[in-house]
Amino acid sequence: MSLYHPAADEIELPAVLHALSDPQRLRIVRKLNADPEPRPCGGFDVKVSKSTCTHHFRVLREAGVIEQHQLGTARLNLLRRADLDRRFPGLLDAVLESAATETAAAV
Amino acid sequence: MSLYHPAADEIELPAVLHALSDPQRLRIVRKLNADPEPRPCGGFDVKVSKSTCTHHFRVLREAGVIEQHQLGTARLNLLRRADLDRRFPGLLDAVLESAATETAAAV
DNA sequence: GCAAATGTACGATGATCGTCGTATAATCAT
DNA sequence: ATGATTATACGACGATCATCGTACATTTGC
Repeated sequence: MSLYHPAADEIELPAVLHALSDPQRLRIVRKLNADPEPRPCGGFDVKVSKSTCTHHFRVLREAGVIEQHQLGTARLNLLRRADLDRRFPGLLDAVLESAATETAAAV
Repeated sequence: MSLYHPAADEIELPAVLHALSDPQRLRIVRKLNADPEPRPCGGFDVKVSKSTCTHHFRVLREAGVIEQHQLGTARLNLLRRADLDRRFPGLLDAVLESAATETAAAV
């Protein structure tokens, strides 16, 4: 089972925005950005079931936001920052900073 | 019938990203940005029915992306640039530039 | 007053979404 | 081998979405 990843040039803006428009997925991406080491799916404080988690990681991967690599039973997740920055310069940072200020304002 | 608009501080990131994740709505926002004059709903080259158009404008308005003001039978649409820039600095521009490069790449 | 123009309201429809539970596969440690 | 760990697959559920057509409301112009 090989994991589908869109090529860098195939990443589409609506798909990326949709992937980032879910709070759970946004939380995942923020964590992945704050701590850029490859991280298994379990290493996120997401408050949904495992199945739902799998779903969210797939949405992020198929949109081109993250990369997933199998390592034993674990699946390591990695932000595709370089690809995203090349394709949509400034977008990821703008979203991440927006998420940070929103959290700050809410707390 | 008064039109609901979220206050600037109530604009939420997931709602904005979701609003911008639809190609039709993204086209509307791009037009509104390129030509910042208030513009009735009919003044957009969107390829969907009138009812669908009404729906998209409502999604954009309720997310806080646009402002709508009734003027006779027409409803004037306006980008809430100042509010968006204050709440989520750089986000709107990043999305708009991403949309522009994506279009350029596709053509 | 009447017709045209602008846009909404109200369903309806098929698609997608986010969520879950259970069952299953694959690896690792003992 | 056994058991624990990690994560998927599959099917299901209710909710939301994008779309449409038809009917209606309001204003504008003659």
